[in-house]
Amino acid sequence: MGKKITIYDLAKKLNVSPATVSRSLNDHPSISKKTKEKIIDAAKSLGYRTNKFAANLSQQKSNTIGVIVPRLNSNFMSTVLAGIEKVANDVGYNLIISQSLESAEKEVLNAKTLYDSGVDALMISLAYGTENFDHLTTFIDRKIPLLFFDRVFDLPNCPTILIDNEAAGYEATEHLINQGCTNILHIAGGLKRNVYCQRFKGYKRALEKYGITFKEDNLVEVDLDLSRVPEVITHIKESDPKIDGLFVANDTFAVHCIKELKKEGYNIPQDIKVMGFNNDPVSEVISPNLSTMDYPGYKMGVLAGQSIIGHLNGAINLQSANQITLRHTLIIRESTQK
Amino acid sequence: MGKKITIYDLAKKLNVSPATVSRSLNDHPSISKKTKEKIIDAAKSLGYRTNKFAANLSQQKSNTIGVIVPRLNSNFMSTVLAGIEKVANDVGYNLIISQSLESAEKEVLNAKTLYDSGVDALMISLAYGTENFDHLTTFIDRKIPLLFFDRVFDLPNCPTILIDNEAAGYEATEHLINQGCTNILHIAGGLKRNVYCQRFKGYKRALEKYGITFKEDNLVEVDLDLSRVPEVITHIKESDPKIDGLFVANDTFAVHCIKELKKEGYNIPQDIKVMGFNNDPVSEVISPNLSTMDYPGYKMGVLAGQSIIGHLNGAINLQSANQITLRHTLIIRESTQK
DNA sequence: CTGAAAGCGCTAACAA
DNA sequence: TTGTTAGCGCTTTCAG
Repeated sequence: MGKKITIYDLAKKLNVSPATVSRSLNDHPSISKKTKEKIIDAAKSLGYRTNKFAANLSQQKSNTIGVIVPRLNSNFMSTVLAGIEKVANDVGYNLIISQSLESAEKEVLNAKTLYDSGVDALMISLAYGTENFDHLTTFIDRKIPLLFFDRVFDLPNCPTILIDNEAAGYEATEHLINQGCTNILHIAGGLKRNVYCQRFKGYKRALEKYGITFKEDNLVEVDLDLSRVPEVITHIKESDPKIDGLFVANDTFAVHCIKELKKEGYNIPQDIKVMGFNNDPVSEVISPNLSTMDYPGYKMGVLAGQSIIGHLNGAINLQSANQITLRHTLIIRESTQK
Repeated sequence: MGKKITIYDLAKKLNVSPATVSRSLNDHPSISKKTKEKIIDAAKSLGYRTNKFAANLSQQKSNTIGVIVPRLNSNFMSTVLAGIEKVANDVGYNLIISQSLESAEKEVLNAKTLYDSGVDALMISLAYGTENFDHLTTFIDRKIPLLFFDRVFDLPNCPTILIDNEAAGYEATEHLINQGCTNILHIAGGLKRNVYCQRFKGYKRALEKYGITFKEDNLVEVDLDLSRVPEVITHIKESDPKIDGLFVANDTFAVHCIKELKKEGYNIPQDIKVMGFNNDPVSEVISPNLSTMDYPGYKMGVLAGQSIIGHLNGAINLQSANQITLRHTLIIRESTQK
């Protein structure tokens, strides 16, 4: 069933030119309603499908947006992606998604591939280790819109979309302090990335504000892989004076810290109060429920998608919407109760 | 910075024909090592990047694989996708990912778009409601490899990759019975889909095997959206005789049932033993830890990817590997302990 | 081993 | 309103 049928076939069959067919199919205004209908009907009944390769080649655009994320299988990222996919799909854009797996090298490769694939725009959330941005400036040089979300970097004319991680870090820490914590350990992800670096800054600012001196020992920078939980636990057990508050840069890691701490005989929140970050579903499942910072992933995806698509359509003025900051919300649950 | 440079530019610069350039770049055997090197060097230094649109048009293939999943933001699916992405990326294939959001209509649209995008192959996990498969037979008709994973359907010559849901359902139920349950409620997803239908069949077979008669009342078919938890709880509270075992078709839903049941004063596992399905991370976080069925998502993705890519390369004989069944593993935790 | 030239299917500038 | 035609950049057959 089904040879591939082209606009030439249609043209021949209907005794019109290929151009007329093309124009009709693209709803070009200068074609009479009559012929347009005739052609569209014929196209439908013959099962015509436009060949995107040819259209892309001719137009030099692909209706495709590239996305690079650190990993697909995290609740936050897949939620963001769901948002992006939703808006992209609604307006007829395809998404090519690839993951850097937190490797700067793979990120470079991914970017190259997407560039070669002719994506009309690129959205990226950076890997832990990325320090060089040549793989991204390529896009800028070629005027391909580039947008950062969540794990961002300031590159000229590139919109970013994120939350105010510094403020959120501050609020989280302040909350712990208000609950009576005086010796708060902060578990951060890679400090090269804004999200972790800013949360840490917020943490420090809160300490200062409340007259608590920051100790280097109270900062642990890990890659937040769960295999690193034990060393954190050890760190806590060996801390002197005792740690009485824990501010972890993501919920998954926080939850597993709680599990281990409980095994070690700690009472949460009596002995140690714990704050997470992300409002991941697990935060509501752990007992005690984890206090956390709500982080609107889906919305972030939707806005990122709208922003880039708006830009592609020339609708949004890039300058004017160069940074979107989403609202975060402190969510107080059992794990930090006095 | 950077005009787009083509093989013609290279050809001119080096006084060879475009054909020679093309062949060199593709490492065609019939080109002398010398000229090949010369050309490749020049290409590199001039920053040549092949235009995929043109290559695709000329070759009628895209090096792109389409994927349709019910939703991106589920732990299981994003894990599968991570596996697919890994292998696809390793061999230079791009992934275009779209989500049906459990809607048969959107699935049809997605399939059309992917078809039009010229994907070389399609991998799909079906939406709840899909009953008609015309949108997929299109692919088969055009000899575009089609592979089902997890939520599969038997279409001629389409490989499927899944676990033995019937056996897994049986084992889960048998375990509950062995733990003393005699009145087990089964919460199933849409029974149109093999995964839920087969688990249910396994459940029934286990009951029969142990001489327990199945009651229609003990089957609840829901879409497993968490908003449906309350009605399940109500169902449990109103059941007579009392429900003493709960077999839920996925962990997320199971976990939230446990949370609610605890609120209602039930002791888990004393009053009701609960089995989940998936081995989702939350299953280890809930207290009591949830017994579940391990379900190798990442591996499923990897194998699915390898299978389809092997097929695209003509390496794997499709007939011979028409169905891959992965091993599942019963994981016994606290929620079902006697 | 290399070149000439004909597509691949669609778009768009220019003509009519 | 419609047609002609020249690309878009790469691949590939056929000649040399």
